[in-house]
Amino acid sequence: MTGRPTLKDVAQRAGVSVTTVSVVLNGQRAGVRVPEPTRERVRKAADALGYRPNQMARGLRRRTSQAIGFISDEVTTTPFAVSMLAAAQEEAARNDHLLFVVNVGKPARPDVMQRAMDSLVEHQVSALIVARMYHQEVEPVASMPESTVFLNARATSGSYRSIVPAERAAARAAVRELLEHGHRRIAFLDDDTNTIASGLRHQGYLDALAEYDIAPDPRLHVRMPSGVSGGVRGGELIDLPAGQRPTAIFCFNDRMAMGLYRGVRHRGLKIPDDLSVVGFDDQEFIASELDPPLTTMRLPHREMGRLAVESVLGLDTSYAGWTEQGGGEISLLECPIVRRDSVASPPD
Amino acid sequence: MTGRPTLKDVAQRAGVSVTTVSVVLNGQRAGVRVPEPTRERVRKAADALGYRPNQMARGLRRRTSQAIGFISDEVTTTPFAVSMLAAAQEEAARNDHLLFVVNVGKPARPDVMQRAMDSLVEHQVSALIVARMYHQEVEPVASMPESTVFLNARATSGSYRSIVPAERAAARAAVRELLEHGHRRIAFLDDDTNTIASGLRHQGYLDALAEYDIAPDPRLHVRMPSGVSGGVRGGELIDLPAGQRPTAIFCFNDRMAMGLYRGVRHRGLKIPDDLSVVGFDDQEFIASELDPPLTTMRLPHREMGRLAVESVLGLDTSYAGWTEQGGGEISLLECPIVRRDSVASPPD
DNA sequence: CTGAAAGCGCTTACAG
DNA sequence: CTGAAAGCGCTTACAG
Repeated sequence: MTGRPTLKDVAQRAGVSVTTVSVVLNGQRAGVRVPEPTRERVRKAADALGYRPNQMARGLRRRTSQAIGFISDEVTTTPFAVSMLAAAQEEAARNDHLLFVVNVGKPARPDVMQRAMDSLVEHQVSALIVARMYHQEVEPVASMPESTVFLNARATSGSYRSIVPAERAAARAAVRELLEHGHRRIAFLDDDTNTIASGLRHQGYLDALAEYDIAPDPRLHVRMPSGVSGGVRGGELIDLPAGQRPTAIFCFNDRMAMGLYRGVRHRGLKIPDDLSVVGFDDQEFIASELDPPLTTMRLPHREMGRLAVESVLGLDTSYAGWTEQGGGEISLLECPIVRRDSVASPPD
Repeated sequence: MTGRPTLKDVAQRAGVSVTTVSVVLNGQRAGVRVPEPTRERVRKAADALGYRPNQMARGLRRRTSQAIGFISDEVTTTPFAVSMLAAAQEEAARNDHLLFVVNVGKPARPDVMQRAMDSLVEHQVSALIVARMYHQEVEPVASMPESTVFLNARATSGSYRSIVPAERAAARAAVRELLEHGHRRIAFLDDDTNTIASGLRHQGYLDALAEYDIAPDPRLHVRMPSGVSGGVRGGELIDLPAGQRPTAIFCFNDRMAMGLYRGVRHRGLKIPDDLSVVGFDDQEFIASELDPPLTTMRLPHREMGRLAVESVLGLDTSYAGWTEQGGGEISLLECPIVRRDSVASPPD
């Protein structure tokens, strides 16, 4: 009577054994049939008592918790990627699982990762997801379960599954969008760190150019810090002499595009009339709110989060596509283009 | 040998009983002393085996999990508030707890809330935090534990604790900042829904005016949708005839300020020379990135998240200040002003 | 100082 | 069709 009611309390009230209660409450069990009247009695008793199974007891016995561990580097500095978390949680809930989330800080120190993992393992999580807010490589820590999935991250060793955006294809599509509008001098305002995303997007940029037989002009590939101020400085691209000046700029991300808008405005030019711009991320509160609204590539955070859970739960049906890579498998998720008003034909 | 090592395995290897292992591994127990050599032997065995306690078994026995449930409405649509979650998780980790997070969608339906709570309770969480991404009132669901804390939300009944930003005081400070710069015609560009934040910030606005003996001019209080486009429309305030036009505008949030900047620019005016602006939220990637950077009131999300965990864990030392309210208690956290470059003296 | 035993709340062969 | 019993991996009086 002190705490919450247990199976035994329900059994007593229904006048049956705990075995029967357990069987009834857990649905049919192979070969075991309980007649409807008994079932009814049990259900009534459970309801009356407000019985809720103790998942720790159940988990102990079944040797599995209905919980998934979600380790991420940092949830706060890059708010737009949290939809991975939200989607993962929703998918977990849909499958009667709960999500333990733990942040390990940025950059993630291996010992902190290790501790987080140990703690999760002690709590008997049935699966682990290791997420990063920015696409990057991560070194698996010792004794990480085989079933662990890396989200928005690629495992550098082991035979794990990794889920990442199809950066290269997306960058190619972004630049192709510009090409199709008639642009031929297209700059890439790149991030100045050697992130995996930067390399891949640059590749995609080159791919698209090659497709149109355009020789890349090194002056049109500039690297700046990936924030608004870097974007403002990217405005210098416009100061190039007439024939060399780009008519369109593909930005590494939306924040740089936001800065670039400023640089363009300060020079008295207009987007998209004088210059077309394509961003990357479709960052909330930014891309759609710029003036004019920014055409950009959407990072499929929700799809990625959902796929991670489907994968660790052995469900993955929604976005098939795993390909071998290193010892493991990788899934590249498409980044759809979001067309808004920052792209037009080049001025003549 | 199949699964992970248990206490029994450690006991065997160390040549002692499980009782001894348990006592050693859990630190001193009152009245029980194990001689150092034995302790040493046990620790060695545990290390060698890579023993990790099974928290489900421990929890079952101790009748407490080391887990806290964090229920929030939506984590994705309002990315800036996720630092509440991050801070809560960090504080939980600091106290050897894990955080279960579950989203219940927005607006949160009572039945979904109920299910989330049930699931968390089944998992034997030792405490519950109910968070909202925007400050609002929430109806506790039936049988919610007494110790539940409402975060960025006020419980409408019961004797719960609620943690919210000190909106009114913050709005007052925001307007006072303008007053101190010499402004006397100050508008409030308000949200057009009847949220609790809107009401409170309006109060604070009136408080500050009253402090300077300024009669509020109803034409200077306008309500618009709380996004960028609402902010743009707020620019109409500037179209008021000369003597009635405000020299400064206090915005309900940073996104409206972002829109207002646009409205001001389109009219060929400059901030802060022609108009001073103060925002609210200190939203990441917005406030500091506007041109000029926006002076605004910072919502203390991290402090709130941390306090919530401290409170449910019975620790709260860091931000004392609970006051009675209704049947429960409330803690109002200060929103510090973040001075940037959008405030100057009024033009003459 | 150390261990045998009971018990946390379940599930699951197994027997009747 | 139904129940007694064992056991999941711990902790904690209690006895020796």
